Amino acid sequence: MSSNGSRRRDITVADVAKAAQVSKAQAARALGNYGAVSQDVRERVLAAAEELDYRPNELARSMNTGKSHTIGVVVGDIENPHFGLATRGITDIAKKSGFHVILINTDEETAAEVEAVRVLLDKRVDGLIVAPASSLETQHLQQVRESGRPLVLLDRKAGGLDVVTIAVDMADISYESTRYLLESGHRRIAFVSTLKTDEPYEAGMELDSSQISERLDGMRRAFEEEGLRHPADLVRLNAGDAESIRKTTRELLQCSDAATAIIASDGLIALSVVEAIQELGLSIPGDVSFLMYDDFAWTRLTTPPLTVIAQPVYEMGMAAATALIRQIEGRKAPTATEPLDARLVRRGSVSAPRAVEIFN
Amino acid sequence: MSSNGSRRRDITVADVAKAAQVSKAQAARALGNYGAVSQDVRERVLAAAEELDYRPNELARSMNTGKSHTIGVVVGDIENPHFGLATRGITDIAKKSGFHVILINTDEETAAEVEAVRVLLDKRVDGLIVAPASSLETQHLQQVRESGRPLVLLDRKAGGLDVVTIAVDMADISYESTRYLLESGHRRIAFVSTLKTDEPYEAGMELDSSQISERLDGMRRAFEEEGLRHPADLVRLNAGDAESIRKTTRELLQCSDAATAIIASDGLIALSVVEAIQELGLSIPGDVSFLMYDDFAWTRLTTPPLTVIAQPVYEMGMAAATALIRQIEGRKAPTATEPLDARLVRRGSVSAPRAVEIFN
DNA sequence: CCCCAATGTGAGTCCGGTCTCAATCGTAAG
DNA sequence: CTTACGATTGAGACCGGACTCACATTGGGG
Repeated sequence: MSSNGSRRRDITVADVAKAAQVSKAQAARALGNYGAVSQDVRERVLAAAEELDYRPNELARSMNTGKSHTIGVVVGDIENPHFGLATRGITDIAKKSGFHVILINTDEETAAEVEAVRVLLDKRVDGLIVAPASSLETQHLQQVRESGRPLVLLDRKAGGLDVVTIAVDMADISYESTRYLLESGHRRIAFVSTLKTDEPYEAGMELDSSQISERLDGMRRAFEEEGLRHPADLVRLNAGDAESIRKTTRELLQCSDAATAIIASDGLIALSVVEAIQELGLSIPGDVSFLMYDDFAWTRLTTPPLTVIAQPVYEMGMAAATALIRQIEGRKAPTATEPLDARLVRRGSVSAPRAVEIFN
Repeated sequence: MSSNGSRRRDITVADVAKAAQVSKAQAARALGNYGAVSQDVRERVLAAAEELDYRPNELARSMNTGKSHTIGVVVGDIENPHFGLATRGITDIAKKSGFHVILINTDEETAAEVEAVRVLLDKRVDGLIVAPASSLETQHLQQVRESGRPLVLLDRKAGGLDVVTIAVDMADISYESTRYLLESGHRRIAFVSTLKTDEPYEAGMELDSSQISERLDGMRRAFEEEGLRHPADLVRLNAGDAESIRKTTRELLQCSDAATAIIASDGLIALSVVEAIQELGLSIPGDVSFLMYDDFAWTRLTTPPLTVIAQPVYEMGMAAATALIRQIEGRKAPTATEPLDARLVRRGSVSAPRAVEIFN
């Protein structure tokens, strides 16, 4: 409404104070709503602020309150719907509590994660939510703890760190899912994940990701309970881009002693695996059974609809943000949250293998 | 390595200066890498900083440089893969240039957007990328301009604002797609969008979204070129949650004079529309043809694979960030970017309608 | 009618950096 | 041997708020 031209310097409390003919301290009190201010002064200051279109500088405010009302979120890839949904959960809770979110992608590279954490700490975020790329390399997370700022882990645990972690227990659901496949008659069950490792998978090898470890543990347990050996040759890590995943899928299905069921470790992998299966002219579940982690809407639209392991991703995001903000604001008491469980949603992509070999 | 306990106060330049036995100014110069510093002093300061594990306070730095190296990104919903992908494009470019991203969701509410812009301005971001919820209510965007901070619009244009806007031209691709449907024999072509309006759609009504306006304009033009009237009763706006979209779909397909083709305005809508079609026991494209905006990987996995209007979403995110950062760093010269075009990807979800009525 | 407490107020410090400016140091030119 | 000019250096202002502290004012109780 006021006919001011383009302004160069921002309006500050000092400007407002001058306009309202009071001291800077009084103007700050009236605007910041603290301390003792007379009705008269308050009105004059507020009017002046309105007139000048005063906006507080949050940077300056943060500087001497020590609170930035900003939390850092470090995820592997925001393009991955899994993180998209989790992030939505985080931002929804954050907004409700007056916090904002700085988002950084790491592409699951620990180096990028280290850098991200460092930068966020430098920016003086009030707390961090990290989906750690590695459960083993965690010195940088340890540093967050030492800095005194709250930290919550999402999706994956980190070894030896006393940190609130919001993640579903993968071992049990993996066990359950594997049992389901075993009971359907499958023995050659493949598992495809993007987890990066230096060497191909071998049984008992220590893995960077608690998630994947737990999933493999669950599978192994299910096999062993049946007196069977979990086929380590069908565990394929290091799945990269879409093309490499398709290649992996072809290998799994075209070798002698091929896989009769494939478990995809996340939605992105699932897309490429299913695509490759279709390209090979094979049918699900007639030629190969399929199971995937995460339940996205599109999994119901394929023919047949896909059997999935549904995780409460949005809720996990909310829980992580809630836990973090509680730490930021109050005492550390994490107050046991309700357990977040994954569940097997049986739709149509699993059936008995073409040639059932119960004894192998 | 150093065996320090948990530290309460952060290390500052003053601390480093004291440890290195130089003045604060010299320490700052050595650390900030500016001004003239002797080799001797530089080494002592750097050693002290290393020893104390000094980390600069970016807040303080931002305060007197005026640059926060942070950009604000305001989108409708990060959970929507469209924005997830665009955000990825933005963050990739931002990271490459040393910028970070504060992300805010608006749920396509203008009120939330106004608030988001205000907060980001208060936090002194260096620039803003906004996917405006409304192309008409743009006073808050005007304020951004007046604040002197760079602004780039994503996805949608905003009326009367002289702002760099990264969006594909929807009129042409919509025209082309509609022609395709018309040539396939369709006349009853429905369009479903989440755009909120106060009243049901009528021909010629002014819409909040430039995107949707352009799409409807393109449809209308295609119809008129054939001497036909664009059926306004089949334009369904205000599609909300999954259930309401399914309901809308049922209405479109079960009334007398039902739609023979449906165009979904985005991926989220598409999911519910296709689901509803399947629930009705109808087949695509036998009973109803289907076309959607945005090309996601899952659209190739359905039976049949879906015909889509592919937009270079990731590239748009990159272009928006590039344009913004150019404005932040250099002069305003937007240097005409290569045009970002959508294209029709014909897969299997469009065919002739069951009962072809060429003349209606 | 006086004293003390509560409220109101302004000057000035602080947060943690950047940056200006004048003083100091060195050394090569005159 | 003196002078001048560039490289170093330290003191202190400054960014824009929050907050401390000493100093008014005011009013109620004794």
